[in-house]
Amino acid sequence: MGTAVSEQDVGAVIVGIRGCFSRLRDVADVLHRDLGITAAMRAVMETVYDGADVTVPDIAREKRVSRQNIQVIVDGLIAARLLGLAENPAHKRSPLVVLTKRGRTTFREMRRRESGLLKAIAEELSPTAIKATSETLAAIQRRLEEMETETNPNGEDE
Amino acid sequence: MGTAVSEQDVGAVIVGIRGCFSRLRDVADVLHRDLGITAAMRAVMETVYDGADVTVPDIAREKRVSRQNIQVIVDGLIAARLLGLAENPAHKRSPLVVLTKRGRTTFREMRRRESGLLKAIAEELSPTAIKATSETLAAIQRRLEEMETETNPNGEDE
DNA sequence: TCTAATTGACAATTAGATTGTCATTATCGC
DNA sequence: GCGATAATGACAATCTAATTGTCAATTAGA
Repeated sequence: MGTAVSEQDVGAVIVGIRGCFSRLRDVADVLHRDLGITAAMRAVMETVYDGADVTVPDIAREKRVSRQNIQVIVDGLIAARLLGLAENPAHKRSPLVVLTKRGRTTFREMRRRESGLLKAIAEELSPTAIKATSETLAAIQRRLEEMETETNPNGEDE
Repeated sequence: MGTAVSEQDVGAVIVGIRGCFSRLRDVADVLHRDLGITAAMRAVMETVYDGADVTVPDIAREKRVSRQNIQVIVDGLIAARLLGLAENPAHKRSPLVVLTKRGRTTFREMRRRESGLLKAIAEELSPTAIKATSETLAAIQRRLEEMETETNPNGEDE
């Protein structure tokens, strides 16, 4: 009948997601080790680099983690002179998090290295397969998000 | 030009992997919350359930984490009466880790719940896309593993 | 305006994982 | 079979990433 996708096939995708994630974590770790940047730091820097006018709570909301967690990471990055704070015209108490010159340079270097990694992965893969994969993953993610909101419509804590 | 896969397309796959992984973690967490099983516990139970005659160091090697880490998790699962130890004919000091009756029941219940989740995800996805995705993810994982061994051929610590 | 939500600062705790050490036990080369 | 080497269990300390909780200050909204 219409939806003839077996549960096992989806299971194989889940296994693939988990496996890729863990390998990706390991490879990225090695890739940036000499820069002294952890995955958590990189994720925060990415949000600041790509976003505009973000505060600590903004980053936390975007990544759906506690603002206290992000605060600690941001504090560390400020101590490392990779991030700085700028006055927030929209909020006196909550400064904007910005990349320092050094932070921007470092982040671009990370992106440059990752780009090499991506090119290496892309070799021997067909564009069609890559396209199908990213679309399917997006669909799965959407589905999982729906399930989460079905369970907990307001995203409230209990 | 044979390999016309853009770096950006691969980037979208990476983003999808990360996003799915994190959502999957959250959903699975809710799914098994009442059983008191964490992701780490579940992973160990899975290795014991699927594998045969495994010891603590075996599990650690399979999952590529330290044996001390697995030891702590196994200790917890033994305390929860989900795992037990059996004499190892092949090694007097290193007992086999086995599921208790209760552990088997619990793990099957987890699989049963996950099966519902997989079915829900499979709806509205074409079998072709699912198949292509699991194959592509497997290829990406293989590629990442090659990169790791290229960097560190013997898997040695430094 | 007055109340409710947000924020920063600080503290304590947790899960999951690491590294290091030491004595004991296996394994393998000779 | 013996002796060096590797693997194992047990215990400890440490680390990262994240959580929850609290409190005062500030901001936003009805």
